Amino acid sequence: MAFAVRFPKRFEGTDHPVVNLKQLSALLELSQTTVSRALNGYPEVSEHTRNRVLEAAQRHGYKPNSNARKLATGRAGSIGYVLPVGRNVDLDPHFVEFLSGLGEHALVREVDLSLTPASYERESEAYRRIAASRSVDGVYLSSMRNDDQRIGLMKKLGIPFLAHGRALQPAEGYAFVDIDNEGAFHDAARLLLQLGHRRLAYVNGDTDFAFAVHRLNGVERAMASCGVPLESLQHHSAAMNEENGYRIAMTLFRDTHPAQRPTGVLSASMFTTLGMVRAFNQLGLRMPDDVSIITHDDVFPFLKPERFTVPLTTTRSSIRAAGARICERLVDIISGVETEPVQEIWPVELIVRASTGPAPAERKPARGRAAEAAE
Amino acid sequence: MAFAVRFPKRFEGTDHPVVNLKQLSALLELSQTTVSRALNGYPEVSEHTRNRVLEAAQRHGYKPNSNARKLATGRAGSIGYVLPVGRNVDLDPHFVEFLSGLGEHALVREVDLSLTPASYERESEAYRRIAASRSVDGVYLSSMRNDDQRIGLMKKLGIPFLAHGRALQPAEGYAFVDIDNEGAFHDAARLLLQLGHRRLAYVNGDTDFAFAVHRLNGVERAMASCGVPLESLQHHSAAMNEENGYRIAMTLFRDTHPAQRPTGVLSASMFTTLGMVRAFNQLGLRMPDDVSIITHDDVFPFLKPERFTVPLTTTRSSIRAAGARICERLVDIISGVETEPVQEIWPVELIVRASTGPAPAERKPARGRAAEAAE
DNA sequence: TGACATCTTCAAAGCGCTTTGGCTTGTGGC
DNA sequence: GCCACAAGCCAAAGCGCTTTGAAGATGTCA
Repeated sequence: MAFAVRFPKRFEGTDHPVVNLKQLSALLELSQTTVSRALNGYPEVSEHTRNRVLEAAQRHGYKPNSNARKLATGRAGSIGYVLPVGRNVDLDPHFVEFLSGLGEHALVREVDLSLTPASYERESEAYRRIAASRSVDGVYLSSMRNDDQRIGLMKKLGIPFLAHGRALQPAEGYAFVDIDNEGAFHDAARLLLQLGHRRLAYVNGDTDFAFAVHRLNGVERAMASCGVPLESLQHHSAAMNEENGYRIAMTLFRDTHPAQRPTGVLSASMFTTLGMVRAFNQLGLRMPDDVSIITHDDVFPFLKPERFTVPLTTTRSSIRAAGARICERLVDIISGVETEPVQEIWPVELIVRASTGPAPAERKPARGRAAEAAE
Repeated sequence: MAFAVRFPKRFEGTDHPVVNLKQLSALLELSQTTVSRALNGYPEVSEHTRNRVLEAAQRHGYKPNSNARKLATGRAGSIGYVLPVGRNVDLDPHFVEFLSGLGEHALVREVDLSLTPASYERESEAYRRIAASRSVDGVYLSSMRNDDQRIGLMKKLGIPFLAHGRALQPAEGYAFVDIDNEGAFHDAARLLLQLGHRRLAYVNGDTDFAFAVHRLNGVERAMASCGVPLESLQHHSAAMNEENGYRIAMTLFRDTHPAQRPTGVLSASMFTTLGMVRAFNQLGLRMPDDVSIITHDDVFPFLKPERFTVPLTTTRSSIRAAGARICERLVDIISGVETEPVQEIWPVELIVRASTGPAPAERKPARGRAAEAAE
C-alpha cells in the first residue's frame, strides 16, 4: 500500500524549466480553460486563439503533467499487462515480437504500456490493485488457460480487457483475438496423413493452456476423419524449449520400438523443433525421408523455419501482427468504439517446405528400415 | 499532446464499489490526514488508531488511487523504458530475460515498468515527454551506442537514469551496469590463441553499439599480446541472428581460399552461432576438429549452449541478473540511496565445453586439409 | 497551579489538469 | 428595436491524494 521505497519529491536537480498550464495561460493572458481547450482540440475556441496557444505551447515546451491529467480525466492513457515473474518463470521469447507489434500500434494511438509484475499466486491481487488504483485504462490477457479465472475477475472488477487467445469452454461475453489453432493443426495433421503417415506424434505445449488443447483437438479431428485410431497418436506435453524437444525426440525415436516409431511429427514451437532436429541429426534420421515434421511458427526474426538445413514446413501466424491488433482493439474497447465483445479468430497458413514428404515404406509395414534402425 | 483517442470517463459499468480516502475516513470518523498517515506508516498516529485504520482499509478493500497519489507526491512509482519500435526494428530476444529479472525485482520494490514506444528518430522527443509529464521516476537505457546521445539528454532533462551498458568514450558522471565485454572476448580469443589458432574470425554485432567495439578491442588485445598480426583477424559485423550467422560462415568457409580460412571463430550471440553451426554441418566441418568456436551466451533458457550437438564453449553472463540489478540500482538512484554515480562492470565467465580444441595442423601450414577442402 | 513539552488529531491548502455552468459579445430574424 | 442564438471566453469546482500548520488533549516539572 505504501511505497516500499520513499522517493524524494521531484527529480533531483531538475532546473529544467517546466512550464505548467497556469504559467502558460498567464503568459498568454488567457484562462486555463481556454488554453486547455485549445490544446485538446475542443471546438469552442477560435482559430486565432488556438494558433496562438499552440505556438506558445510549442515555444515554451509545454507538456501537460500526465499525472494531473490522469487524475482529472480518470483516464490513464496507458494499457496494462500483468507480467508473470518468478525465479522459475520464463517469459515466452515470442513476447518480444508481440511487444514490437503492440508498441508499433501504441505509438500511433499514443498510449503507453504499463507492466505490473506479479507472481502467479498473487496475480489476482495485482489485477485488483490495477482496478482500484486506476493506473491503466484496460489490460490485455495472454497465455489463456483452459478455465481461465481472469476473465471472470476482469468482469467483476470492471476492467476493460481483451484476451490474446481464449479459454476452452463457453467463450461467451468477452473479447479476444486468437488464431485458429484447431484448424492449423488439423490441416497440418491432415497433410501428414495424406502423405501416408499413419504413426503420428505431437510434441505439444503445456495442456493447461487452451491453445495446446485446441491444437490437440485439431490433430485428433484430422485423424478421426481419416479413420486413423486416436490411440496411435503419441502425444507429449511440455514447456516449449530446445531441451524438451530434444528429450522427447529421443524418447520417440531412440527409446521406442522401431515398429512404434512415428514417421510424422507435429511440433508446437520452433524452439522445440530445434531440439528435435538436433536429435534427428544425432540419430541419423533424415527429413523428410525418415521423418516428416511440421512446426508452428509464430514468426520470430531470429530463427526462421526457411533457414533450417532442411527448411521446415510450418503453420504460420505472426505474433507481431497479433500484438498490433490487440493494441488497436483494446484501445477501441477502452474508448467505447467497440461496444459488443468481438471474438476474432485468425486463420493460419500452412506453408509447405522441405521437411515434409511421403511416409517411408508406406504400404509395406516398414520392414527393412525398422530392422536397420533397430541396430 | 492530446490523447489520440478520446477515452470515456472511468471504466464502463464499474459498479464495483471503489472506496476512496474520503469515504474511508468518514466511515472511521477520522480525518483524511490521519487515515492517510496511518496507512503510509507515519509515526504521528497512535498504534490503536493505526490498527483500526488498517483493518478498515483491508475490510473495505481500499486502494489509493494511484493517479491522485502520483499527482500529490510528484512520484510515479514506476520506472520507464523507451521501447524502440518500427516496422523493421527487432527487439533483442534477450529482452524477455532482461524483463524477467527486472520484473522480479520490481515486484519486491513495488514499482511498475512503463514502456513508452518510440521510433528511433523521435526517441529524444519521447524522453522529453517523459521528463515533462513526470510519468515515471527514472528510466534505464539499453543498447548503448558508441557516442550515445541519451546520456547528455538525460542529464539535461534531469531524469534520473541508469544505463545498461556504457558508451565508448569518457564514461564519466553517469551510472551504469555493464559486463566486461572487453575482458570476456580477450579471454576467449586468448584461449583460441593458446590452442594454437592463428587465423581467427570474429562475427560481431553491429559496431555502432559500444559492446561490439569493446569486444573487438578485447580480441585485438589478446592477439597483440600473442604477437599475432591484427590484420589477420576476419571481422564481420552484422545484426545477431541466425541468418547472418549462416551467411557469414558461408563467406568465411566456403567462399574463402582454404589457406585463408579461420580455424578459430568468436561469435557474438547464440543465434549467430546457430546459423554458423548450420553452415558447418552443411560444409561438413566438424567442431572442434576443423573449427573451434566460442560464443557469447546471455543465458537464454530456450536455447542453451550445452544442448548443442557439440556443446559450445561460451563467455557467459546472465542478462536476467542484470535486469534485476538494474531495477535495484535504479530504484536506489531514484530514492536517493545511491548518490554518486556508480559504474559497475561485471566479470564474465569463460566456460569451456566441446566446441574448442587445438588448431588443426598447427605446425605445418595445413597442407593436406587445405587441399582436401579446396576440392 | 501554571508553564511547557509531547502526543494525536484535524482543517485546509495544495498537486496541475479538465470540465461545468455562466457571462459577454456579435449576428440575424422578426 | 428586441429577442434568440451561437461563438468565444472565463471563474471556479472538482479529480483523490499528501502535507503543512495549528489546535486540542494529556502529561510533566518546577
